[in-house]
Amino acid sequence: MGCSRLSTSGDCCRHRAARAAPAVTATISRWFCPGDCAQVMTTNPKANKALKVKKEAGENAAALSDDELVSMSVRELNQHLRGLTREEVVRLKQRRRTLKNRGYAASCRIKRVTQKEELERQRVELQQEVEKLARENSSMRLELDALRSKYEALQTFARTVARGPVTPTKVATTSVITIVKSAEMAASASVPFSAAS
Amino acid sequence: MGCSRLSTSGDCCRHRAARAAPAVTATISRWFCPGDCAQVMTTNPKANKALKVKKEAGENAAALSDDELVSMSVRELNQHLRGLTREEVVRLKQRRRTLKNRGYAASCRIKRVTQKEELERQRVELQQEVEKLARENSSMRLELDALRSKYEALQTFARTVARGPVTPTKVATTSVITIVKSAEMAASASVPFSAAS
DNA sequence: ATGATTAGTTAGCAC
DNA sequence: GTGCTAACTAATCAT
Repeated sequence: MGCSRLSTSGDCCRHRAARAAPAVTATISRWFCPGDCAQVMTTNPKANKALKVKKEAGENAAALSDDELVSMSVRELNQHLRGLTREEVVRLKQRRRTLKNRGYAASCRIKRVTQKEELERQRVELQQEVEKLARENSSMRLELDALRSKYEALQTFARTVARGPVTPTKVATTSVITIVKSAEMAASASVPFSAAS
Repeated sequence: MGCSRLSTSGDCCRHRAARAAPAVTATISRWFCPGDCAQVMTTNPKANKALKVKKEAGENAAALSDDELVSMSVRELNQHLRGLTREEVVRLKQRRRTLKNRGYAASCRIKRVTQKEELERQRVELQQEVEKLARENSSMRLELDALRSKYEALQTFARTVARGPVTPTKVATTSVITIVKSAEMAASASVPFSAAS
């Protein structure tokens, strides 16, 4: 009905075998395997022989199914083409081309959907990564602020202590302070500051 | 050529007016304005009158252009439909429907492309955000480590000072030696501990 | 009726 | 020739 054609193409109009099912991939894979066509009928000498006999004896080639025609190799196709009218040959080749195109269109759509899903997946992944880094970031910022406060408090305390006991031995204290200046960056473990207790 | 049709539809086959140009939007917008059809011929009583006269005097409606037909309101369409064969009416309506569908398909494609571009844009944006946060993160980590070291050095010093003045001279010297030992790896930095000044 | 979406068809490009 | 894709048509669904 819908897709009547008058032009060069043959008789491969089947327009919508299963529309209700949204399971595109499953429906497609029955008659189109991207990257690996010609896997069913590629090697079946018996069938070819039988068809040959039929051709010689009767009218012409046994009407090839879409699946067979589309998955056939060029060599096999040529075998089936023997003894056919010029017009028949053209029509069959055109039908094959149309069927192939049907498959290409399907795989094109699948590819499109797949790429879109991939993009959405990456977006989710990146969003999660952003959240994770943001969390790390803010907790580190808190830690940094806290440590800065502690440091300043300790600094104040140290100044106080260092200045207070000045009376007993003045020179000794000064020496200690000088050495500490060059030891600012020293790395050491997690010893809590318990001097005040 | 390609799109010969035998079925119910009319004569609206123009298949590909400008294929070479990838400027889809521009090409489309000439005959399809999403969300705002019927903006050109919607109010033009003169044209309608002229057509009416023609219809009464001559054969039938002056062949409507695709643009006119697709952007016409239903009421205008009905006016153009007067005096036409049942079959002609059906054909014209079908042609209108087909033209509309052509527009819908076009806007559907545009939407698809737009959404994909949007996803890609978001991906780039998120990747940049991740990089920015990661940079902030690592610099903060460095800062934190540095501050921790400074803090611990100061802590050690403070302990020494706080304990040191208990026994004026002797213990103070011992403390100095201890500090130097833990400061072997130290790289002296900018912030001076200027308590002594 | 209108609009959106899907599958199939065709044209045309690239290899 | 093969594969891919844009544009188009028709079918179908939703409003």
